[in-house]
Amino acid sequence: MLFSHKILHWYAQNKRTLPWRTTRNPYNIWLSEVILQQTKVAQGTPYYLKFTDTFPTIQDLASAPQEKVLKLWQGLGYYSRARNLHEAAKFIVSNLDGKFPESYKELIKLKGIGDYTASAIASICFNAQEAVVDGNVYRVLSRYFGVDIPINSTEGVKYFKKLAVELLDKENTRDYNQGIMEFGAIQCTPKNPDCISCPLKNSCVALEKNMVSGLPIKIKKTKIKKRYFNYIIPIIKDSFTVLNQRTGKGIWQGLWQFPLIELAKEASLNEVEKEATALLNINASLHVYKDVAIVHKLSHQHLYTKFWILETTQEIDNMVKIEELEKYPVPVLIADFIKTYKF
DNA sequence: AAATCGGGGCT
DNA sequence: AGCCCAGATTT
Repeated sequence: MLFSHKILHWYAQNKRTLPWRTTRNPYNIWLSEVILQQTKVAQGTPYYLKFTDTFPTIQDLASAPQEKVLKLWQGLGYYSRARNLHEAAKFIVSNLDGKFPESYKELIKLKGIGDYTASAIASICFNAQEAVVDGNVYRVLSRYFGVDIPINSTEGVKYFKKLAVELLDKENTRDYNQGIMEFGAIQCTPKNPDCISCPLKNSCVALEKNMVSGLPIKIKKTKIKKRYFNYIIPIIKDSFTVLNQRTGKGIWQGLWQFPLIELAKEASLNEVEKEATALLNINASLHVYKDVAIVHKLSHQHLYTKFWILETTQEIDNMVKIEELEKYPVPVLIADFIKTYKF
């Protein structure tokens, strides 16, 4: 049997019931695909439901303030996805008369839509003959064909895309694409795949050569940097605090946070007080919230973070009511503090 | 070609 | 501690 037919057959019997599998509306499929970029189904699903509930149409999303979009995205990470999603929605409504593009060529022009997402939307919504290559596809193909080219090398990206194009089912690309991804997620898993019960076990090169656990090959990532964050938590007249929006480059663009003092290493009370006095232009007397730094781990950085409480009656720029803290989109690190600390 | 961008779950 | 996740974009 053809590889694509084996996948289609497996998919018909094993596919999960998922909220975005009941529609071919490109707006809904687009939402699901962007939410699921580098994100597991279990983590993304509640966000898909929130977004489709809050913004049923692309017009609803386009007309929302960015603040509201980011707040709904809070906790999901990779916040450029939310900003690009919002920008693309506004573009489609304003410049394309609200009509969603239907071809790979047009889809990939939109912000936040790359090769994978353009192929996914074109095939799932319109059954276009476009091959998706996500993490699942890399794993399935590298194992089944015994390919040891690194999947994140230039050669690997090209090689696996070509292979995926050759393999795809031209009659039912829609289900084939979803099928090979689902197969990777359920059957051909990264760790401890169930090869004994696999429908492809008789023709899998990696299984034959006992290479399953060693594939796919991936070039190792760069090392993690340590950063030292000191957040100043002003408590002004028992009812106000201060938030600033992160702008420019780097992490958490567009999200809000307390006044931040970043230093080269963990600092003493005196040093942080000195910096806080300069930053906020008031005479700062601090006490630390927790003596041991909280380590917030991101993909490329570990943030060693301390929160310092500053009680004062003086007014400071960018004051916000403490009761309104919950309205602002904030990083998980800040959300966890707000939840834990009793203002 | 390499670095950057989050957060969570599993081993 | 390291790896992976329905990747895209910037440097």
